[in-house]
Amino acid sequence: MKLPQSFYRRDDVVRIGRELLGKVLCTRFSGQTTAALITETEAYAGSSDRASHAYGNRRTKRTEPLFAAGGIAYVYLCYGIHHLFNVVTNEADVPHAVLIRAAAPLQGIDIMLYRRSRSEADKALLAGPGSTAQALGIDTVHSGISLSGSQIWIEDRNTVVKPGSIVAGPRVGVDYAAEDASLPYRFILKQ
DNA sequence: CGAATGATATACT
DNA sequence: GTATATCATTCGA
Repeated sequence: MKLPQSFYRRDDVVRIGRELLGKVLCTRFSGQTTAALITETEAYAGSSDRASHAYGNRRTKRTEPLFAAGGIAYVYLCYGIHHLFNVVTNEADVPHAVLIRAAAPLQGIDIMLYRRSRSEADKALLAGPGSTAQALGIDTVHSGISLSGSQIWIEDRNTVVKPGSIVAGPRVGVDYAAEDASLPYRFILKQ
């Protein structure tokens, strides 16, 4: 079943990040459907988080979706090459989000292989946030769209996530964020 | 290990 | 309006 808006609009972005592990991220563009099991996430706690684009409630045209009510996508281009997909959480004017860092292919694998220009479904297919977004066909044009619509959504397929299979750790790639970089806001699903 | 690559924010004229 | 620094990364040596 598709996750309801109430899932995203809760006040605890770290908890939502943890609970997204084992959920299924689905996209459907131009009649092509792909789905992947979320295996790694990171929470970005908005105004109090130096690593967030919205640190100190910095509101710009790019970060605008972060300030909308939860349950929409926030996509942005990093390093000029990679699209990063985030799930916006919490109520309006609270810029919390969860970055999807990695996933495991479930459906539409041939489509993902084509998008990633790869011939085999190896580990690199959905390893890392840029690769994950590319495999699912997510682009900056999808920033701000609803996760309750028919293009991008997240399903709960009742995948069993054992309590011991979730590992929390410091985030990566955000060293510039000083002490906030070491917060345990990263969650990994052990395989 | 290091280059690639472009939108975005910020600081200028 | 134009310029420049910066980046929530990846891939190929």
